[in-house]
Amino acid sequence: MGISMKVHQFARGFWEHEPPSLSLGCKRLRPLAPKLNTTNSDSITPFDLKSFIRPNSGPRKLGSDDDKRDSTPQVETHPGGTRWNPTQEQIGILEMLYRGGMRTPNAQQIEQIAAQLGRYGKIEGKNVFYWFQNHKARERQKQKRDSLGLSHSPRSTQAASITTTITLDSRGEVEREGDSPYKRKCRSWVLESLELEEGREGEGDGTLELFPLHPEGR
Amino acid sequence: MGISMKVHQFARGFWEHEPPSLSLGCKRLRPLAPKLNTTNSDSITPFDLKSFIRPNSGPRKLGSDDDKRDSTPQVETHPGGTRWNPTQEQIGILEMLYRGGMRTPNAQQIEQIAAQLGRYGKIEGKNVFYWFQNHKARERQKQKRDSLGLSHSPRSTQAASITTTITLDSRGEVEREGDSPYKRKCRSWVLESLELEEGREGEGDGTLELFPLHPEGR
DNA sequence: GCAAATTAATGATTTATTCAAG
DNA sequence: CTTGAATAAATCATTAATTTGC
Repeated sequence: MGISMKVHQFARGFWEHEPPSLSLGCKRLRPLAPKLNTTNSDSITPFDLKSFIRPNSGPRKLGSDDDKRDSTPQVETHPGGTRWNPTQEQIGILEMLYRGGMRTPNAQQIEQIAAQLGRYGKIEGKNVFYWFQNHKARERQKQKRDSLGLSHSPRSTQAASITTTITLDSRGEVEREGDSPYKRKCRSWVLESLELEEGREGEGDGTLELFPLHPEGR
Repeated sequence: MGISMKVHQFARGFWEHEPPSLSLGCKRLRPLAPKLNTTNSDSITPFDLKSFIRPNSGPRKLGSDDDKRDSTPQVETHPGGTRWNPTQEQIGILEMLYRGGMRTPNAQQIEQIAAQLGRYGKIEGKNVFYWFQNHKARERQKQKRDSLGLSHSPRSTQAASITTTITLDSRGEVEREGDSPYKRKCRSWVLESLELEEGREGEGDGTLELFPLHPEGR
């Protein structure tokens, strides 16, 4: 298969750094972390997909050197844990903000919210981001379900008053949950939360495989 | 017009003297809540949103039409930036990587790719991220269209061979791991790309509007 | 009463759509 | 029209809560 090629073939010294330490990619070591093509170095075929594709050579999950647990199939335990587990306070605040009208906070706001929520427990900006995304989506679903299941019952909801208040806040745009003709605001997201230190690298030699591949498929 | 309500207005009385358990408890039905090993529930600091609030000198967004872009987190428009305009080299490399099998690079990889591509022109990590997202999606569409359109005249055999080859590395078929539990790789995303102006921010006392409005709904 | 098995929620990712710059 | 950017919908995966069998 001619396709793959070593990166350096194209770009000389492009990614001269190391590939390993994937575990790093996952801050929280999630138990299972399949892939890890590190085993490559196979030789000829640069890129060797086999290594990606289910590296059967080593059922060794998590090739990373990190061997903290492994033999103890215990519940994750301690550090870092896995996913964010919000405290009541955090949730309360987030809901307050949500009810207040916040739906898609921008980066700056997320930063601040996270910073504040951090007082109640570990949290990162992305958690806040995801929370809003999920909450918004799920409220929407719920509402849809309810509207179907129940005839439109007059929703007096005091939320209305709040809404009103908030409505004032910016250029009268506040969409009221579903009537806005989809106006998009540009919000830039996407980025890393884990601190990738770009510092390192530099010495690699250039054979690094940059193709980790991830059969995410579905 | 603007005004924008201040969070603390809500917060007042909400958090200052109220045990979160009350209103919070009812809201989010996290099925019961045992946790709380932290036990700090009593010591909760009142979340002082004021700290978030930045000296918004910027009620600017509202009244004057003069600025829609600059400091407001509204439409992106970074300072002097429009959108990323990839150079030939950048695209060439990205495509190479794509063909090589890369579909969803993780944060670390993105950083590195961006760093390298930066040699050919301005670029940010998010551009790389988006590029892969879009390219992947569009290749998929194209393929779908073609498969339909070509069904009539299946004369291209070479497509088959290519497919075979490619099947190994890119296209969505890659995952073959029948037995591998395949856990999702941990990809951490979400973060700011635009530089949140860490600049000002510090004086925090003003009142950042936490409810910026975001008409994005649909 | 407790711990494995089940179920309900919900955090985290990926995919599909949509918008708009050029 | 092409495609960078962004959001929403759909999924996946993991943990909390509940149920069940002893």
